[in-house]
Amino acid sequence: MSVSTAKDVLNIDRDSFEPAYLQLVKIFKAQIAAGKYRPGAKLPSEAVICKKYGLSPMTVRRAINLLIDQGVVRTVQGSGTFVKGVKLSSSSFNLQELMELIQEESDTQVKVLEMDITKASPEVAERLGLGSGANVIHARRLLLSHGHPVVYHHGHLLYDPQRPIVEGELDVTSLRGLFSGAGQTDIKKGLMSVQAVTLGAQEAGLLKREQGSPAFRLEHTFFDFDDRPVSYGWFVCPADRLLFTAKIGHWDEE
Amino acid sequence: MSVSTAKDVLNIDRDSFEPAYLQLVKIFKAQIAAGKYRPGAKLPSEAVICKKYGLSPMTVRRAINLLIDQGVVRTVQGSGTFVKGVKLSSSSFNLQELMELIQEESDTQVKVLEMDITKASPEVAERLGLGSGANVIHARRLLLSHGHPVVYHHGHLLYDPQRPIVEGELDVTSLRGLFSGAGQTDIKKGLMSVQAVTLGAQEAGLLKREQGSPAFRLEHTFFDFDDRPVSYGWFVCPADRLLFTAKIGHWDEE
DNA sequence: AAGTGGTCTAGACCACATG
DNA sequence: ATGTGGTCTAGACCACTTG
Repeated sequence: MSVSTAKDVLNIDRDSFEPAYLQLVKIFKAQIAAGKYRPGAKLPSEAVICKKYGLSPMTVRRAINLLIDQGVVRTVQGSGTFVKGVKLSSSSFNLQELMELIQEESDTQVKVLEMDITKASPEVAERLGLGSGANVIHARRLLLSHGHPVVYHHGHLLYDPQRPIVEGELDVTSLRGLFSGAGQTDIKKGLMSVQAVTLGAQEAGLLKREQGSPAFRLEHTFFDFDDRPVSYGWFVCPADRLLFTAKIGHWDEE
Repeated sequence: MSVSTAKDVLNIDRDSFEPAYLQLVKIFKAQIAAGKYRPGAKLPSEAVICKKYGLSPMTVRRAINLLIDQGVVRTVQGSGTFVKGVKLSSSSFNLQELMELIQEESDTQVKVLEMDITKASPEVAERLGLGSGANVIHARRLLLSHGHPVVYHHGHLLYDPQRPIVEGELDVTSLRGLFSGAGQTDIKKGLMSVQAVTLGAQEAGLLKREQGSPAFRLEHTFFDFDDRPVSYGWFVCPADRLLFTAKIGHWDEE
C-alpha cells in the first residue's frame, strides 16, 4: 500500500523458531541499548504494544515480565513501564569462572593429599552440629590444571555409622561432582561465602605462591533434607587465577 | 462427599491479595523443601495441577516458569517437570553487602582526599579510550562509617571540554549516587570485577589496616549510550568488612 | 472517566516424548 | 496414539493513577 520507507520498527517474525515474547524482549532491549528509550523514559502502554505488533495482552505481559526480571524496566501500576537506570547494587557475580577452572576437561586432575576419619575439631563440630570429638571424614585435595596447582580444598563430611556413606554423599565433597552437580538427591541446600584472604605457609607451599599473597576463600556448608549440616569446607584459589565479573545496565547481547 | 481427612495438600486462596501463581510457587517450593519431591523427582503434569488447584493452564505455566527461573526445577518437553539438584556453579553473589556498608544512612560520610583535573596516566587513558595526555577528572575518596574507614575509592572520569560535565555524570563516581542509582540517564552500562588483593602502604594507612592484609578490590568501568567509556575506577574494602554470601538449593523462604 | 498495569480464563495448536 | 511441555489468543475483571 505505502512505499516501504526506512522504518526503525522491528517486527515479530511469526515463522521464527523463536517465541514471540522472546523476540519482543529482544526488540525492546535493542531499542533501549540504541538509546531510543533512555533510563527514566516510558515505554508504550501494553495496549499500544499489542496493536503495534499484533500480539495478545498475555504475550506482551510475558515479555515485560522478563524485562522486569532482568532488571531492564520497572512498572508502576496505573502509570506505565519505565526504563531503569544503572545501579551498582544490582550487579551479581557467579562462580562460572571458578567452575571453568575446574570443569575444563582438558588437563585437570585432583590430587588427594589426605583422606581419613578423624575426630572433629571444635570448629568443625560446631559447623556440623556435632558434639566435639565426633567422627568426621576429613579430606584435603589439590586441583591441578596442566600440572599447575589452582585450587586447594579442605573439607569435612559428616560420619555417622548409622548412616552409611553412599557414593552420592561422597560426591558432595568431590570437586567435580559438586560443580557439575549431576544429580544430588541427598543434598537439599547449601550456604556459600566468598572471602579475601592471604595465603598461609602451608597453602602457599601447595599452591606454589608466595606466603602472604592474596587469594579467594570460598566457604561452603551443605545440608540434607532434615536440615542437618553434612558437609563443611572451603576452597582456596590464588587471586591471579580467579576473577569475578559482572555486567550491569543495558547490554545488547548477553 | 468424603470425610475431611488430614490432607497434605495446600490450596489456593482465591481471596488472598497474593496472586494464584505466586501461591502455587510457594506450595511447590514448600513441598520440595519438605522432601516430598526430591531432586530428580517428577512433578505432576501441568494438566493434573490445573485440575487439582482449579487453575487455568496459563496460570500454572506461569508458576512453573518462575520455578525454572529460580533454578528450582527443570522441564523436558514431552517428558515432564523435574526437581533440580544442588549445583555449586549456580550460586550467585551480589553487592548487597557492600551496598549496605555504604547506604547505611546512620553515620556514614564521604571524605574527599583528592579531586582535580589531571593528565590521564597511560593505563587510565587506555581504559577510557583516550590518547595519553588527555585530561581526566581524578578523584580519591574515603568512606567512613561511624568514624572508621571502610571503603577507599579511586576514580577517573572523562573530561571533555566539548562535553560539559553535568551533575548527573558526576554522580557516577559519587559513591552513594552509584549504589542507590537514583536515575542515571547518561550511563548505559557498566562492567564490574571483583579481585582479591593485599593492601599497599598507602591504602593500608588510609583504611587503618596492616600493610599486606587482605582486601577486596572492585573495579568498575561505565559506558555512555555511545558505548564510550566515561568512568573507570575501583573500590578497596578490607576483607574483614565485607563478605559475599549466597544460598543455593532449596530453601523454604528467601 | 479514561488510561495503565496485573491477573486470570478456557480453550487452541504445536513439538516432543514414550511415564 | 496418548501424554507432556510450550506458546498463544481474545477477551474479562480488577486496582491503581491521573498521560
